[in-house]
Amino acid sequence: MKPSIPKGTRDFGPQEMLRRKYIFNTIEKVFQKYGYLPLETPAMEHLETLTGKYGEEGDRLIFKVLKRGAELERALEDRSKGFADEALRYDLTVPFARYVVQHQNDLVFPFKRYQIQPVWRADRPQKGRYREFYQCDADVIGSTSLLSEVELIQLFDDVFTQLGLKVVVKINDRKVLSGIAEVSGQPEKVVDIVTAIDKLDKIGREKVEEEMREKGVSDQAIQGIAPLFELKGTWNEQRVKLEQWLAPSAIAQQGLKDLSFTFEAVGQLKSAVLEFDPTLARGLDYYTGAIFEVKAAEGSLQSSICGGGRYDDLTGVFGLKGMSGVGISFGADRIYDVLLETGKFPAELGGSTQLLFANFGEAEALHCLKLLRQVREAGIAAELYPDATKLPKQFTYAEKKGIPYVAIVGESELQQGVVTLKRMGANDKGTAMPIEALIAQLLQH
RNA sequence: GUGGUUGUAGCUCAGUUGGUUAGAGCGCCGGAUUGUGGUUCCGGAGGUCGCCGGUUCAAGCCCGGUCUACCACCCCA
Repeated sequence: MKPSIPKGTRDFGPQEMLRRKYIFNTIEKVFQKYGYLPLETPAMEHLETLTGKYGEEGDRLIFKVLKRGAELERALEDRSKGFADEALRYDLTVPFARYVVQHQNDLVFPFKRYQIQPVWRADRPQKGRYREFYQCDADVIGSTSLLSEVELIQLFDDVFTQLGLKVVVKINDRKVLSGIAEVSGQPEKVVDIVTAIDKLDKIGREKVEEEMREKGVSDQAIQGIAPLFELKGTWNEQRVKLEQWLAPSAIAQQGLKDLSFTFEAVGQLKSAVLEFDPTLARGLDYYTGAIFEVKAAEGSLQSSICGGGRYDDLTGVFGLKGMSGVGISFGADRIYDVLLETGKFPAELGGSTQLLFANFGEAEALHCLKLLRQVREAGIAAELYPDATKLPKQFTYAEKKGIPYVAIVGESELQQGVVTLKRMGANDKGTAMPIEALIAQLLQH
């Protein structure tokens, strides 16, 4: 049979893994620096834990796991209860909420956790869109303070500064969006109105209005939303107009106040530009306050590389009320694509061998084994070529693996108790020296 | 989930209106060079033309299905 892997999944080769680990390590270090603690949850959750949390569209994309054995036989006879009982996790936020409720008595609130694990979606794959991909989440739950929003924005900035990537952090507040629906006269149509205006920059004003009409939003309400399309400029400029327009809505005023606080408190950022975007909506049903989205300001990838937002009652469905939380999620796979395209990965990523001992035969190899130990104890990544093949082949091996130094220990070196050190790429035959000198030289790099 | 494009050597791609034994470049392996790779020269291996079926005297080429990657919706990291 022909070897292959499921649609939308990928293997990650050594070169790719070094780069992926660089991203994960960078993000993880920043998470820890901001006081978040690690958490892992199972790949599978009960199906009912996940269904109904991501909206109608989201439910369709959940990867369901078939019942097994006798359970499956029963399900085939009585179809009323469905064929699946478990499901692969769709994101890290809902499993986190489940965890918080389940372990509420053991946790210290506000609880700050980070989680770096794969998630699965039964989506149709495209570029930058996979069925299995990694999310790197940080959430704080058990506090309504806007300081958390501020901290998370600064965390975005910190990570992308370390990765050397310029980004735009877009922010909006669901309360403002609710206010817009309220003022338009059809508050019950929030979701339809919001998902339509989310597409504004993509399809334009006319199509947005058309979509709202199709969803049953009245012409009068659509007219009421018109001021939204006129908004432009900085946050402070837009705020003034929004305050006037949305004056009748108490909830919108609260949203605007929260945004003002956040903008003010965030202060100067290094790599990110914080931008208010009144058309930013995001699909997930559970967001209630601030919502975030990050896009790369460099490269050609137009889709978002991070998302996030505040959810007031995610734990409610699991039986724990009044637990507000806010979180963000880094899309590692998309960040990878952007860094690769823009050439932002460091040229040398640790983990690869620094020194290769060429193999000249059994006696020499056994001697090299001792030298290897010394070199490794000094903290230098080194290896011995396993076969006594001819030198050109061993050199080619070093070149392909990107090993910068080759140690040559043949008959004459063995007798003199030295090692010939050759730098790859250098146009010479190398220099003979004692092993101690070799170690000292390599440690300088 | 809807509609569309694609698939030929490890990689990038040629392949005429359907016509004998499917090609090139790069890479790989061997030799020139048994202690010095990256240059050069010489030689070699490697293909069920994505898979299954159909039309035809004859299919890499036409038709149907299927899988994959990709594109547009939908949605999203």
